[in-house]
Amino acid sequence: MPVIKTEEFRRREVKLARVAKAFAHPARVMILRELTKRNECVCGEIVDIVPLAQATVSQHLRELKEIGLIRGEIDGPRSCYCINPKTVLELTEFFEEFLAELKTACVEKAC
Amino acid sequence: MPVIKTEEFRRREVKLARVAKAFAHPARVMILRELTKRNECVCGEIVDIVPLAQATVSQHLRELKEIGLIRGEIDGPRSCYCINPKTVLELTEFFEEFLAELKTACVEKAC
DNA sequence: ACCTTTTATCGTAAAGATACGATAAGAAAT
DNA sequence: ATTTCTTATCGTATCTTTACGATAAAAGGT
Repeated sequence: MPVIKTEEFRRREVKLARVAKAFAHPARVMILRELTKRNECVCGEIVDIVPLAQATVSQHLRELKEIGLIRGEIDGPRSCYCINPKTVLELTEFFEEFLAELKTACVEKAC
Repeated sequence: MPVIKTEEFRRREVKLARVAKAFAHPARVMILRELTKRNECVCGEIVDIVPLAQATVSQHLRELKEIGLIRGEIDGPRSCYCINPKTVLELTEFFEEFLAELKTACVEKAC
């Protein structure tokens, strides 16, 4: 019998996937962890830490910036990146909700 | 000055990225959510729900299986997929730890 | 004005992910 | 045994990601 599929994915699933993707590379995880460790904005030290070429690091920084997890002021020769606390809180909480749902469902039933 | 970069990413970062990747597609999020909703193992209904071709769904199922989030018994003509509670708990908690770290760091400092 | 330093962007190569049709394979039903 | 149903796998096209070198751009120091 021809089952009616969902024509599209739901907004929530698409958003969850987009957030997950931001975390889906070691370099981006590293950058996020490094930026949260420091109080002030870090100017360029990230490139020195991440084991990748400068251009590649810049690319990853852009991706994190695009989703809003970090902010970057292009301040002349050196730019200034820092965590964007507002978005980090919003997105992590959003994702944690999803993880919590998975978890509680798993605790309840033994499949 | 020539800064010594980390030669490689750390294990934790690689693992975090791998887990995130599992969640980084709407189809996989949908599958996980669908499987946690049900008590029993679901045989094939997933293909009817996810808005993608059967072959593609099968591919996503394999990925989720590879990382251990779901289990699949190839039971003759119909296979039986279900959540793997043990791994789900382990990986979600692992990931939640990372998210919690980000969060607390953001709450503490106003960057 | 010129050099240096820092970082973004461009161009591009290579790898990986995604998607689907076609086909195989396995079991049950007839 | 043949047909039917279900799902995995193969082959393949296309898109995306990742990575890096080269270059541009922007500001400060000399």
